[in-house]
Amino acid sequence: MITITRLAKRFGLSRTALLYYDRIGLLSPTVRSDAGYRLYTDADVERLCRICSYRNAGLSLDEIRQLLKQPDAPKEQILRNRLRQLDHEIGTLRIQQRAIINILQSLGTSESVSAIDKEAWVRILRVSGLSDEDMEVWHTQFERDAPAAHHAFLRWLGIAEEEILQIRAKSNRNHSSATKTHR
Amino acid sequence: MITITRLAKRFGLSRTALLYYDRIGLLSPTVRSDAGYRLYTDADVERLCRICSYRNAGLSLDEIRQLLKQPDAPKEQILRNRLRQLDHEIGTLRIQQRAIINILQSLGTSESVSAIDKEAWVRILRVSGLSDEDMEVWHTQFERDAPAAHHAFLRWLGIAEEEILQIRAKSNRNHSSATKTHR
DNA sequence: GGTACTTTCACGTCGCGTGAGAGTAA
DNA sequence: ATTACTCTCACGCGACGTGAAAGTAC
Repeated sequence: MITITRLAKRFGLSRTALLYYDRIGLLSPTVRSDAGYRLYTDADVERLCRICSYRNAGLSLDEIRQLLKQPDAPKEQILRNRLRQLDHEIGTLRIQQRAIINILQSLGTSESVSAIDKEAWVRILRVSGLSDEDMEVWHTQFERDAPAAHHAFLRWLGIAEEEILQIRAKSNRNHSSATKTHR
Repeated sequence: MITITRLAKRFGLSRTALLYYDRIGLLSPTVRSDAGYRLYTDADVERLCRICSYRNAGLSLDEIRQLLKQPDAPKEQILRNRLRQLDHEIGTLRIQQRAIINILQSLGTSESVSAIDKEAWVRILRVSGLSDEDMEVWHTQFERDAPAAHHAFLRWLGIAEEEILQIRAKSNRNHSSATKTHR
């Protein structure tokens, strides 16, 4: 049995957020005091716990409600959807970064912008001691271990979608031929 | 002289967006027809052009208004602010990705999730032929060439903020000592 | 006369924040 | 009596979308 502000503080939320969760029926305290004060039980606290973990994943309150309603049916589906959505959002923000950098450069800016692109990245790897062939190995390994992350990383470097697909296709060819020769 | 829907289509916007821009005084057509139809002149079109380029950078309509009002005073400031803000937003989304992956894994998911973390990254670099020392060089060079990107990348790997700062501090020490010995 | 435009107005979205006015707990 | 809580209700944000009711262009 805990009052609203205390609960909010415990979870690093605001009181009004909890009021809102009650209003939309996401988390309504099971008990009210005589004066009408919200009193959250242990079960409510636990529910909030799960709500927070989903909020940390950036899910909407509506999606969270669905996840808590169902026993465990399409959880994975929803989470994977959000994962793809996040990939897309990050890509959008990266594009925005490039847009700003373009504007700044066309503005003839004084200081350098220090955003990394393909050339800068290759230079860093080369200084670290990688040859062109090593970099192919790097791509191949990256593609094998974490294809989605590989894609996201290349997009992060500002490489066009088309070229990304080419690079990944090549990495996959390297990989399959490598496994073939091993057999 | 172009009507609203035509202009919207030309720029890939919605008619209501342009109505909204008029309402908030961001882009008001200079001419109205006898019947009160909005008629956008060439100057209006050009203004919309700049608005779009700033929108592509993810700036708020309020910031865009400021950028268009001033001759060219604090443009760079605003753009650099947005750049830092974007870094932060991307970091937040990456954290959300990690959160989802954690949930999926605790859920005992079937297929692998293929998100990259510190260990996976180190493994890839090692397979490509980098020693521990080479990786230090890599950090140092990354920090020198693109400190902000270095930070963003480490966050992308899901490394805690504290450790990131340690790594970067070390890289900076390496860098300064390297330049010292060169003199 | 049909239909494809246009106008203004008001209300909905999402996740809360911000008061206002009134009651309650320690 | 003071102070620190609590309640409900209503309105605000940002960037539009979605009708509704009425007028206009072709």
